[in-house]
Amino acid sequence: MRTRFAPSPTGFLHVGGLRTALYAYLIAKQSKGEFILRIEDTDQERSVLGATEDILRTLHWAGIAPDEGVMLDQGKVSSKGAKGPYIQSQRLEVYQQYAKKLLDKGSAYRCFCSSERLGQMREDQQKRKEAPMYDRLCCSLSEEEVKKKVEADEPHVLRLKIPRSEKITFNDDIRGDLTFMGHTVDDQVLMKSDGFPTYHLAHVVDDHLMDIDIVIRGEEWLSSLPKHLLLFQELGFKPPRYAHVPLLLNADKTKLSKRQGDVATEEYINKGYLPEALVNFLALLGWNPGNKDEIFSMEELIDKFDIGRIQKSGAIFDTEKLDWLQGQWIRKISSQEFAERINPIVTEIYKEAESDPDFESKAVLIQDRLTFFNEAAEMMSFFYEEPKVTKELLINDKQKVSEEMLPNVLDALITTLESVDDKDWNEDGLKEVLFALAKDKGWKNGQILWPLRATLTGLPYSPGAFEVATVLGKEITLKRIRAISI
RNA sequence: GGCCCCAUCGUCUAGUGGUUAGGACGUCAGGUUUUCAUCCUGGUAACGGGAGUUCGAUUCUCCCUGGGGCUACCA
Repeated sequence: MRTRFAPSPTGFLHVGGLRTALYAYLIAKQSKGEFILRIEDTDQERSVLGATEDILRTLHWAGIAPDEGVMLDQGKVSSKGAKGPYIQSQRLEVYQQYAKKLLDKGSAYRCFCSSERLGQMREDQQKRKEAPMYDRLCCSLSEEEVKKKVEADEPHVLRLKIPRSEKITFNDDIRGDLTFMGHTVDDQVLMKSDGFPTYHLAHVVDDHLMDIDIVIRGEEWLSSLPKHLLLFQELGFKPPRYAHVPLLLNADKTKLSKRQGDVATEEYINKGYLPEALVNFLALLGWNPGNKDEIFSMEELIDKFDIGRIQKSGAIFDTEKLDWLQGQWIRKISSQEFAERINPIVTEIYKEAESDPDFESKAVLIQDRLTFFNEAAEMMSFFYEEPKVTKELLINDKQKVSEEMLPNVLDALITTLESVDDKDWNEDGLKEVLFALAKDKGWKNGQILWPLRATLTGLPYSPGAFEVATVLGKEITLKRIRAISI
């Protein structure tokens, strides 16, 4: 199966676009086919320099690599494949050729109407509560008149002549049978006066020439489908299969947009989301495997994805579950890899972390408690700087740690910990002596463990006292307890 | 306004004529012999409305309502 993703280089990759690309990629990979990337830059005004690189880079981040078409080669935009060029602005003569064919066989006609007239016409139609549609004024131009205008170089566009009496039916892979009446479809512009094709012509020509089997695109294209179908018919092409995926929505159920949250994939990358988490999340927004499974790697998605299980209705882009998935994926990372990944982040603030031989054992303590890598430095602060311990932190009502008892507890901790052999300085060994201490003194475990943990970390929340003391070692542990003066 | 699409917990969803309407996220409660996080257990919470078909509708049909998309020489 050959599928494609065809973004316009007008800015960053929208998360909805990423999802569409993902679905197309999964279908191609699943069938051992090709995933093609094409750039649709037929709107010169909206094209943004560098946007193609950004989109490609983001796709790469997500683990989606095109097999054919436009791709990144050592950071530079290049392309590969026998059906190129894959950038529409480089295919102008191809579109012109097919446009001429349509014109010659009468499926399209030239329109010389000015945008002013068109605007006025639509306004009038609106007033009359009619559907704004081209009134076919230029259809009644005689061949002679058209010829004269063309020779005079009058700017004009090419419009598709929709057979008004035709009933267009089609089967969408997601939506099932669809029917449109010809008279409700406007005579779409195919070629603009600047010589560029519109999306409609370019889509049909390219997807045919590039042998695309199934077009996966957003639902916003559904109402343009009859135009495309007609175009395939008039051009004598076999139409591809179509799958119009539901839209991603804002919390108020409108089409997902800026203003109401982050829609650029880069925002999520910058926030620190793992590609695995975002891909997993996006895959599940509008698709499900039909069982209870929720965690999917790209490979598993390729294996399990099923176009028949794509949802028909739009899905609100609610990132609560994304955060949960992020946590799931963070915890799946091996402790070694986790340490390697957060080391540069921690090193930025605590230089000594870079060459710390115990870094991994420290990192392990926070792996289960963070959601984003950039939280690491703060969470590991007490390993690299002396904690600032306040009396308020040490005293804890819930743990029944009172100001009065604190000196006794700290003294007892010092005496007890001093007596621990180096070989017993580990979690189990410490547990044994400290629980015994509590029992001996008639204290609750929390009454000695809370002050100990707070003393060592200076934080209200942190890894546990035993873990921290073990990693810190006897010397530093005792030093920190002794430093407390109440 | 016109055309098209859609409709199950707050959110993502399972369900295809007979179910105590299931799961996940969130949230709430409890537990994991110290905190937070993790993890575990439990609770909370939904078929938009009306006809019809049927012995029986969340499920099929129609209407309504609601929501959305499109309605450019943008994609």
